[in-house]
Amino acid sequence: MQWSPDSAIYKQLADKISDYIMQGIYKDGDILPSVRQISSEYEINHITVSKAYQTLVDLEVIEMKRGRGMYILEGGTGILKQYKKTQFLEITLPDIVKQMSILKLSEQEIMTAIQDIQSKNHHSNKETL
Amino acid sequence: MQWSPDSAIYKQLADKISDYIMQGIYKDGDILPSVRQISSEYEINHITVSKAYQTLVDLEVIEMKRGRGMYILEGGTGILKQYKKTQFLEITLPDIVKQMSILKLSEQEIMTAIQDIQSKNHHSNKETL
DNA sequence: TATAGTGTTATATATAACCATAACACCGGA
DNA sequence: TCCGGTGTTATGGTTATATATAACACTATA
Repeated sequence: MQWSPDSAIYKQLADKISDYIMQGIYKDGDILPSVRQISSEYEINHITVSKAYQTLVDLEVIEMKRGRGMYILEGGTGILKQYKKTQFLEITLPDIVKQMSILKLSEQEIMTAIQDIQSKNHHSNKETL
Repeated sequence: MQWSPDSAIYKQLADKISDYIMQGIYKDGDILPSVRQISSEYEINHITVSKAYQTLVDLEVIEMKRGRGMYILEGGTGILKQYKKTQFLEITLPDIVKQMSILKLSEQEIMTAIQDIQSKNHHSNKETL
C-alpha cells in the first residue's frame, strides 16, 4: 500500500474509507474493519488508523463503539456524500479550473486525457462504465 | 494572506510563485522578489520562503544568486510548464475523474459549476476571458 | 470465568514544518 | 570603505504527524 508523501496518512485513509462508503461497499448500519485489522493490513500504527476514523466520527458519518467496533450511522452515507460533493464543487473544482486556465490546456487535450483515463478504468473495472 | 492547513506553506508558496511565472508576470532572466520581501509581505519566516524557492531551484526553474537575489533561468518557464502540465495530466486529472465517478456528479452539474466559477473570474479579472 | 476481539490510553521517540532571532557572507553602488 | 540590500547559516523552541510498545477497558461468546 503506497501513501502519497503530500498528505498525512490518516487523511488519505479517511478518504479511502469514505470512497468505500460512497461506493456502497459499506452501508448505513454496517460495521467497518477494526482498527487492528486496518493497522495490520496496511502496516500502519493503530493510532493513525484511529485518527482517520475520528475524522469521520467528527463528521457524524460513523460512530465508535468501544469493545464492538466502528459502525456507519443511519444517514451517515448521505452526510458524507453531501460533504464530499460540497467540497468538490466549492474547493476542488475551482482550483482545477484555475490550473487549467494557467496551463492553457486545450479542451481537446483534456478530453483526450479523460478518455484515456476512463478507458484504463473500463479495462480494469468492468462495472465502472 | 491565508494558507490552507492541508498543505505545507512552503509548497503553497512555491505553487503561487509558479503560477506567476507561468502567467508571464515574471519571465526568463527576470529577478524574483527577495526572500525578505516575501517574508515581510506574507508575514512568514524567511526560512520558509527559502524553502519554497529551493523547490524551484531543484526543478532548475530558477537560480539563487547570493547577495543578488533569485533569477529565473533561461528556459526555466518552459521547464516549469512542462512539469506542471505533466503533473496535472498524470496525477491531478485521474484523481479528479475518480472523484467525479464516485460522487456520481452529472455533466450538467459540473458544467454549471464550471460556468459559475468562470463567470466569477470573468467578473474580477477583465483579461481572463 | 476465560478467551478473543474490540477501541482507548499512556509513554517515549523521531521527523517534518514552522517559527523568532541573530549573525555571517556576498553583492553593488555611492 | 561604508551602506543597504541580497541569500545563508545557526540556535532554540513549538506543533503536527507517525511510530513502537504496552496495557487498560469494554464486548460477546463459549
